[in-house]
Amino acid sequence: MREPRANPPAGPGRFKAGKVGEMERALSCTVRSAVAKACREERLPPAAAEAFEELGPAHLEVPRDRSKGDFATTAALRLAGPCGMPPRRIAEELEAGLDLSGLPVVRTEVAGPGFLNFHLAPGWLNDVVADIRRQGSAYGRSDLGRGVRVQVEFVSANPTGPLGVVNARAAAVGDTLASLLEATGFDVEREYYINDAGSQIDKLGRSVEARWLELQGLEASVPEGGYQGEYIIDIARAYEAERGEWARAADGEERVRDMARFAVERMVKTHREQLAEFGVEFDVWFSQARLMETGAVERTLADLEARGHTYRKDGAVWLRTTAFGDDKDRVLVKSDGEPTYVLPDIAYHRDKFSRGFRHVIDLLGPDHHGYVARLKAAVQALGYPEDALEILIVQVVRLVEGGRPARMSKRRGQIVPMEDLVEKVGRDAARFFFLMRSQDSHLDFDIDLARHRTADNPVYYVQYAHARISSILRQPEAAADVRAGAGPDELALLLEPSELALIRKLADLPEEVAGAALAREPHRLTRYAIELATAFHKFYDECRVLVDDRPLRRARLALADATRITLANVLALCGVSAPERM
RNA sequence: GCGCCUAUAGCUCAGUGGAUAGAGCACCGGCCUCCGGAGCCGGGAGCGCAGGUUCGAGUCCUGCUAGGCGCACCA
Repeated sequence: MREPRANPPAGPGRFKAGKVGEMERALSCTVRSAVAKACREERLPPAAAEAFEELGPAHLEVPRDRSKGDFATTAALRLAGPCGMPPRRIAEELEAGLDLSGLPVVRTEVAGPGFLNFHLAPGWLNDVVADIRRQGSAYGRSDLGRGVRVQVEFVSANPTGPLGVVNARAAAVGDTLASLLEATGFDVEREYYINDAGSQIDKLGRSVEARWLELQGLEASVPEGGYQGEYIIDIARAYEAERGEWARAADGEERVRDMARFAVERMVKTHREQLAEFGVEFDVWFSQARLMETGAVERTLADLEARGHTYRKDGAVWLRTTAFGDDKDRVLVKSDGEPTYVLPDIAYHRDKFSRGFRHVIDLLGPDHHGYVARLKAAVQALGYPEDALEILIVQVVRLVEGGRPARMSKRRGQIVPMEDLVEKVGRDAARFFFLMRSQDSHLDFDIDLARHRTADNPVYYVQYAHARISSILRQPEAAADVRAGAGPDELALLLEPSELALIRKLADLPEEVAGAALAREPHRLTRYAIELATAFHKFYDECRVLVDDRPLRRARLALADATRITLANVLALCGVSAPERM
């Protein structure tokens, strides 16, 4: 038996998840038989069967223009080369040999350069409405991940200052990516790495000390490269209240260490609270300082040396990262005997894999992309496969307000605090907007739009659809029929174009979830949510739900309810609320 | 100088090698005897440039141009 892959392929080469995927599988089988048959009957050369096998499921697709059919195969186009025949000829041969028994196919046709299109009976998907209502909050999940353990590490902001908007973006993206992977059947842990060791922490301690001395009325200034923000003064004040007496009697260096420890604790606590407020909870908060206490750095260095990937030059210890694709070798231990920042990070990743994760995903900020090659090289030097570590870059956020880039805080320091943004636009809008763009592209965050409580704001547009459905389901005359549900005969009554389009959209959820998870593209979810809401609004506009005709009313109520469930599930993955009233 | 990312509609962005390249915003014009009008319908224009691979390229490869970011025995 083949081992489940830690990161199955995202693109063609696999069947889709859900009901649509089942139909793809069935049609693919049919096409395959048709190829085999044509070969047996020598209407196609033997090479065709072989070439077809290499294609895998990729030959089946859903035409962009649905009027062309519900599915299409490009097999004939792809076999044209190997067969040495015109594609349309091949398509005709395949069509002639199709065995469609047991399939809801009403028509096939050869079209364009050699597509073979399948038109299905209009109601072929209607029973997903009942499926969705049965599955409830589980609808959309699949088991492609087979329980493989995956870690997603994200945010991991330095505990030396407040969280910025990029951290907020990373929080939204990382959390939703983790949720997507869970929904696709992976065993996921969310981890936050606390950089609570090293020279930055020392600087933090010295910055607090300077402010604290100033509070005593003494002459002092924040050291070169120290932290200037006003929050340092807040920390110094809090420190004075709790530890002031001790500090005045303490030795200078010991005091700096104590202040650093105090500041880190306080900072991390604030970060944790803000993230929780934002709907993001981590399974593990991993301390660099504690890792280093265990001797992990030394063991990692010894491991790398034992594996023969290090050498000495100019009094320093180097790691031969160029052997694994980096553009230059990296220093692990400086000539003064101190480790560089890389070594603890390598030790950290070694620790991750030693905890049993088959696949590790890091979300890094835009300033770290130069760092990807060396980290991936180091992981390989430790003997792990090249794709065991996956690094995604979360790009910068530019806030736009009043049509121009905004500066939201008068606080000193460059970053705009996450707090201010969330306070301004709300958690739902912030999370949704962060998910509207691919994480590796720069994001213009339109604050005015995010605050609109109207349809031009996508998050309200989607939430409104949910509230509107909830309102219908609340109607007194609906109650009994919502409970009764709709059987196959009733669901078969759903044949209006807007009903069929809505059902088709509902049926796409499992594949949207799996696709977004495997491609690491959480932004697809928001797009899907908007499309689903659009399909619903269109249905609502064209079809009255609470009609007198009882069977039809039951069917439409079931459809509305299935839409409500699907919207709620998508929004849950996004970390956005699904209100019943607005 | 080297490396990474980006280049699609006026703006912000989607677009898994397939048929006539999509959405939102902005702009203009329609639709409320009815389940929430926070809704629906209609209206324009576009793949930076030049080659290449392919039956087929916005998508893959090379070069160029223009933006963004990164290049330490700093973290």
